[in-house]
Amino acid sequence: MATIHDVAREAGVSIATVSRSLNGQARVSETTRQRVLAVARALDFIPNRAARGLVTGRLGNVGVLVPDVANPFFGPIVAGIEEVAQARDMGVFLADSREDPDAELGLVRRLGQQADGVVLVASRLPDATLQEIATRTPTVLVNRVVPGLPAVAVDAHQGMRDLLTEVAGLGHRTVVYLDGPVRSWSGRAKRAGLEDAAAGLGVELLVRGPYSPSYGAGRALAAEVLETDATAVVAFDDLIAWGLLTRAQELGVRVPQDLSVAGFDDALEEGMARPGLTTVSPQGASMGALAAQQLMGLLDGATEPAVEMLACEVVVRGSTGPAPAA
Amino acid sequence: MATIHDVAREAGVSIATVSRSLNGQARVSETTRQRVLAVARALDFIPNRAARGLVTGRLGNVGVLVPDVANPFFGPIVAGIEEVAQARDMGVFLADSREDPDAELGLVRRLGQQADGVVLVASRLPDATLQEIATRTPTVLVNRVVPGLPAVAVDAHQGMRDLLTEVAGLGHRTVVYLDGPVRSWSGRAKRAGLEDAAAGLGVELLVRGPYSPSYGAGRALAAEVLETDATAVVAFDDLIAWGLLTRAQELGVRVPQDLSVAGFDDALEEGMARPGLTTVSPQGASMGALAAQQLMGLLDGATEPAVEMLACEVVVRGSTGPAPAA
DNA sequence: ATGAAAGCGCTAACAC
DNA sequence: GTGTTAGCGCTTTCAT
Repeated sequence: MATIHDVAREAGVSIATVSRSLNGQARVSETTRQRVLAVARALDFIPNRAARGLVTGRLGNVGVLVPDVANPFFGPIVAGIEEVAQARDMGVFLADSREDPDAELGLVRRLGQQADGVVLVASRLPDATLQEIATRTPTVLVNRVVPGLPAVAVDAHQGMRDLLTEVAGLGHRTVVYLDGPVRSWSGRAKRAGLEDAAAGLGVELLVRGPYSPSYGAGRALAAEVLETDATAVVAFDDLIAWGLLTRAQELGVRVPQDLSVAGFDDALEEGMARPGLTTVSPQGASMGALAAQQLMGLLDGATEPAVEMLACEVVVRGSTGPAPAA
Repeated sequence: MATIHDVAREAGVSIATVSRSLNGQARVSETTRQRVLAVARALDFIPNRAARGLVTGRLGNVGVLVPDVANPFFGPIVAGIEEVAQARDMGVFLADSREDPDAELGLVRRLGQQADGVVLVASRLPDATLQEIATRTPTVLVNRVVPGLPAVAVDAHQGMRDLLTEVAGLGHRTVVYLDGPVRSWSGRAKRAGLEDAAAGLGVELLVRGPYSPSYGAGRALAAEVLETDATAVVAFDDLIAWGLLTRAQELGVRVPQDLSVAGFDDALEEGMARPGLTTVSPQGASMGALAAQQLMGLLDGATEPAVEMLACEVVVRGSTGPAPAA
């Protein structure tokens, strides 16, 4: 592993000149710079980022933490962050808390050390912990809102209100809500949205859960849900809805004739769920990109931290239909 | 951010004693250690890993690179690595090359700087590049075999041979193979396995592709495949097979009556594909865990680098059936 | 325009 | 058992 000293020796200059040539900032004669660059390339010199970080305080990385990388909802978010980071020649480190808040804290600490800032997606940590983390390393939240911290979140309250309005319009009077992780901020917003709407719509809302936001969980809870006299089911996310949907069908339930099913996130591709899953889709730009941009702003000390609430829209597909005659 | 100096001052000892107390290795009186630890906790001191790494040469991280985090095949692999790493109190950094070899090289370099070793999953980089990387940072390959480098891989050649034998046994005489990424090592093994088997079985093998290993790609290529007179389709992976399956059904094809479909990896959960997808399932322990263990061995200078080839088994489900009468 | 030198936070000899 | 000190590889004043 070539170091800056090797390059300096080989090029016949001081290490300071090598550093300057590489970083471009300061005044170095064009001739020297070219020579240094050539030597660096010849030696296949890669500056040690840890050493650099030690002095500059900048590592050139952004850390991203998600509860579950396998969840398709998070893929586009991570991709959006990566895109923004790449444009600034920064690397992205991804950590997966596997929905475990204890693990999450450790991972965030670690991430914070190797990264200049972190994007915490759907964090399950307590407000106070998050606020404390933010004092140590620049932090942007996604799908989580905590007083004082910058965030990008879907307006799940509005989304669920609209969704239930749609479902009620189809004549459903008893609806089950399959709740997600206890510590999920968006889960609370979703439930609140549903409860608010249910009151006004004359809908009886049965809340079940918490469940883990996965396809498998959806399948596992299907039997139990079918024992209620609900004619429609709304789930915390598309994965749970999808699992429930397939399992219910296997149990002989017709969707949407016997039961209407809806999810949240619009995370499934066409044809995965059949019939297509009615869901709530976040509008506009990628949450990941927005969050990353906020983070870059924080790092530059440029922008004011803000909470961006993204509107969302109900997408009606085949999994919802008129309530059965009863 | 408290440093080791703050702790030393506060505890009334030298920084060396703080370091020793924290790392546990050397002899420190129990009394001092406790006092130092208490102060450290009080100050919420977190040792700077970059600084430590600069002197020890160890960062306490392992880097993992996958072509696509969203691909369900890679989830369990990453989970296996994480488990082994966690047991050694090491962190895992995950990078996603998005199937782009150019991006991959940059990411690997970066990973290599922040990690003590890397696990490269299904790398698309040339042999020579991989060998060179391995000289710089300890490297273990997953689903890729390169002379001289440690690896864990599925015996895709055998798997595909067995799968085609199964399919031929059902009477299929013309089979399409939907190939994966050009640079995929396992893709070459799969094709070779199929071609070898086809000759002996009297099966005509039509190769199509390369395609990206995704559900969407499978859907997109369905129409084209249906124009061939093949009665069975074998895909590079389950995702392609699944996409093809759903799209073909939408186009009015009955599976398996009109067309048999099979994948590879056994990556789908029950009920996702309907009928269940016949596939090839890797046997035994997690490839991720095995790879991580090899990496730990390398780091300790303990084990000999080895190439572990994992056997796999055909899992017959509803998506394959007897060839149509013609 | 370039070099010398002082650290960034930490560990690992080496003294005592 | 504990302190002193020399760096790890790099950036960044401050001189020149």
